[in-house]
This record gives sequence, structure tokens and C-alpha cells, in this order.
Amino acid sequence: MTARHEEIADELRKAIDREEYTVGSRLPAETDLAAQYGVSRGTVRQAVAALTAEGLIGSRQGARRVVLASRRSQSFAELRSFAEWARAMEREATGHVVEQEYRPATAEDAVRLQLPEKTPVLHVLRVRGLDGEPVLLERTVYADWISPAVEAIEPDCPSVTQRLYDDTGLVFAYGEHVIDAVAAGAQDAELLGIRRTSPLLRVRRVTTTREGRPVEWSDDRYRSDAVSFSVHNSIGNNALARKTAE
Amino acid sequence: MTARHEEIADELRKAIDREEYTVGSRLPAETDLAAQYGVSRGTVRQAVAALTAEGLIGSRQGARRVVLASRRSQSFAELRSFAEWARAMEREATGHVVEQEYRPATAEDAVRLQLPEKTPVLHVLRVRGLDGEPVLLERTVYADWISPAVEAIEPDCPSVTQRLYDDTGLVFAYGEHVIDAVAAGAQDAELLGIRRTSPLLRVRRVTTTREGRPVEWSDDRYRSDAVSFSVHNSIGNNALARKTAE
DNA sequence: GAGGCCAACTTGTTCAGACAAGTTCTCCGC
DNA sequence: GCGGAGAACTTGTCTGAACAAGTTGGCCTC
Repeated sequence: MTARHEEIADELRKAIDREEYTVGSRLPAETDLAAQYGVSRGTVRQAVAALTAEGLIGSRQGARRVVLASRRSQSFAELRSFAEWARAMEREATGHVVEQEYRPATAEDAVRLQLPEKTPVLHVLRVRGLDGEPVLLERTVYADWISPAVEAIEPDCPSVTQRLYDDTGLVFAYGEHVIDAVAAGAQDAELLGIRRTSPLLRVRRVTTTREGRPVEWSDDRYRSDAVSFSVHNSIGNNALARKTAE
Repeated sequence: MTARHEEIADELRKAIDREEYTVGSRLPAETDLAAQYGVSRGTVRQAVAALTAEGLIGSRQGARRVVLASRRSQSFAELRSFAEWARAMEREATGHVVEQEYRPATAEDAVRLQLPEKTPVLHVLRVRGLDGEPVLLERTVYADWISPAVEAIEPDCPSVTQRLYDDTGLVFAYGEHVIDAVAAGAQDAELLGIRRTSPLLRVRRVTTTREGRPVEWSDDRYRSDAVSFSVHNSIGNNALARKTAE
């Protein structure tokens, strides 16, 4: 039972993918699309707004919408879950836990997870790979209320996100990602199979539930020769921001 | 004459900033806000949709909206323009051109800028700094039709974006950013005043006009001790995507 | 006191109509 | 052929209404 505007957005995406509407060409006018799909103009507007936010089409008042690109970016599901991402690329996700222990929450843990200081929180260090080759080191801290469920997961589970959803119904809904570059330390280098001081792409992120409650925060380090990130921005949709240190 | 829904979004942002609505608290219901501002519910929905996209508030059907964060991310203007960004932080943007020359477009240039191969395109290498300290190296290629306007700009102009707008009315409307990490090469190290092999945050981006016409593409390298990027994501708004190499 | 059920509340979706503001194209005059 | 004025078209904004779907809190029972 998906909403009609989502169905229409999906059909438009597929039509663009099929090159029914080629890059550079113009989309039919809203009123035409509305008639074609048998819905009101407002519903069509919701559909095309989604494609605009994804960067697939461009929009200017007065002129017909233009197709800008043909490949859409990933779904949030693919970003949240390493395993989902691997599956979308038809590669095999691997992973295993290197270290796992409870520690009292530091001041930083307490702020990020909105918990009292010294609450015992679960620290997990995981190595994750694509087709057996390690590409990512995850140092994650889980909030106390989800830690038992995380502890119960076997060490080489390929998809922690999926397991937590199956076991507890938990859905990761929002995420804040801070991206920078660091040189690989001794432990990083050994676990990822690279030389020390190699550049790594670091993503520090906090994930929260739909209610806005923080679940985990993590320091993820990617081999920069294997993985990169891409962000699409436009006027009126600015997800990416530059920040200065400290 | 800004749209009413933008005004309302702005007032809500300010109210959150003033902690009139604190983080974790609930926003008034749509109908209450509509009555308060004397507009229809649809207009309020447009306003809160903007804040949701920015990650300021969370939204779930049936429950009142929750304030998730208090600091909003930057405007697209600040991301597009180094000078705008510096000004928003109340720091001084500096910059100067190190090299500038026309070269025939390579196959890559031609694809990215949607030009015929071998068209002469303008390559510019700029160093940019905050309060005099260099933080960014920009290697930019401009499309042939904008190159003359770029060439006319003095070498130490602090805001190229602003100058191009003033001179030609050009507006940067869309951008695709690919982020990864690289080790500083000899030239990078010398111009940024760091050691060779230091990790740098690299952003390769293409900027286009409102019509979807590519204007420039650039390889930007940031000192990772000075600058980082942040992205806010949520279900239904996934600007960030992971990519594998090549 | 604990648990379950229901009513009130709130957001999500959709419709139909109206006007404003910007673009595109055609036709006309020079 | 060229340029300008204007008509036709298209997206942006806003309204008011209705129902669907999900959440919350209170009341009632055990």
C-alpha cells in the first residue's frame, strides 16, 4: 500500500532509466502527467519533488522540467546498512567483531547518545569487507538500552542493521555524518591490510530512531582506494555542509 | 517578496535557535501553526518539510513533530562559495591564482562539461585560505563559454562565484560532489604548507546552471585538520551515497 | 497496580480550483 | 532577416476540504 505519489515517482524514475525520457530532454508538463496518471496536479508535484531532491531532474518556474541524470542515488537503506549496500552492488558483505566490551560512558558518549555519564555502553570494533577484502573499520558505541540486543548477535553477522530490526523492530531513521580524512594508525593499517599513514576516509556518524532517540555513534574508516561518497545538492536542498575543525 | 512558507520556515528556524522550542520538545500541531500564522495547513506543511529536510525536526505520522537539533546546516550559497562560507563564520577568505592556462579538453573534460573534445577549456589552480592560512587547493576546469569571464577576474579575487554572478548573472544551481581521501603530493604539500603524504580530504565536484548545463568541474583538496564535511540524512531524504572505486 | 481497549489527536495523502510569476514561441513590423 | 511585443504555456504558491493511518493518553477492568 504505497502512496500514489510514490508509485508515480517510481514510474518516472524507471522511465528515465529506460531512456524513455533521455538526459537533457524535457518532462511532460504537470497537467499532462496528472491527466496521464489520473491524479490531481498536487500529487504529481509531490512525485516530481522527490526526483528533484534526488537530482534526477531540474526545475525552473515557467519552463518545463529537464532530465539532468539517469542514475538515481542510493536509498537510505543502502547507506544505513553495509550489507544492503553490498547486496545492491551484487557483492558479498563480510564482517567480524575484533573487540567487544562494556565501558562507562565518557562525557562525549553521554552527549552524543543522550545518556547519563558513566552509564555502561557497548563498544564494538568491527572489520567489514567486500568479497573478502577488508575495506572498512567500524568503531561503534551503542546506547545502553540496545546493547543487550547487539551483544546477542554472532560475531560474524553480515548485517547488524537487519538483525536488530528482526530481533527488536528497531529502525534507523535519521543520521548525521561528519566526513574528514585521517592517516591510518598502526591498528588501522594492520586490520585493513594497508601501510601506516595511508589516507583513510573517516565518517563519524550518529544514528537515531524515528523518535529522535540516539541509538549508536560510530567512527568508520574506509580505505580511500576502495570507497568514496557522493552527495547531490541543489538550491533548496542542501544536505552537505562544510565545517571547520574544532 | 519571499513566499509565505519560506517566511514561516525562517521564523520556526529562529524560534528553535532561540530555544523557544528546545531540542527534544514537540512542535505545535500543523493546525495550530496554521491558525497562528493565519495560513492554510498546506502552507505550514511546506515550511516544516523544509526543516525536516534540513534535519532540524523529525516527523512521524500520528505523533507531533519533534525538534532534533538546534543548529541548521548551511545554505547552498555557503557551500557553493568559499567566500560566502568564510563570511558566515566571520572569518576572512583569501585566495590567489597559482596557474591559469587554456588546454584542449580531454575526453574526461568533454564528458563532464558536455563539450566537444579538444574545445579549449580554462584550467585554474587556486589556493584559498581562512584568515591567511591556506586550507584548500582548487584545480578547476571551466567550460569554454564561461572561460572569458573567469579570465577577466583579478588573480586574488576573494569570491569568484560572486564576481561571475555580478558580471554575467550566472547562478550555480546544482552540484554533484564525490568525496574521498588522498595523500598530499609534492605540489599539494608545498602550497598548503603541510608535509607530503599528509591525508587530504578530496572533493571532486561538477556545478551546473539552473538549466542543467555544466559550468565547471573541480578537484578540491582540503587540509583535513582544518575542514570537514557534514551531511544530514533521513528516510526519504538521502543525499549521501557510498560508492566503490571505479 | 498492571494491562488492554478506545477516543481524541495528529500527521499523511489527495482533490479541485485560483492566481502569480517566469519562460517560450509565434507573429508582426521594420 | 532581425528584433520586439504579446499570447500561450508552465511552474510556484496558496486555499479549504475530506478521509486514511498512526500515536497518545486516559479510563476501565481485573
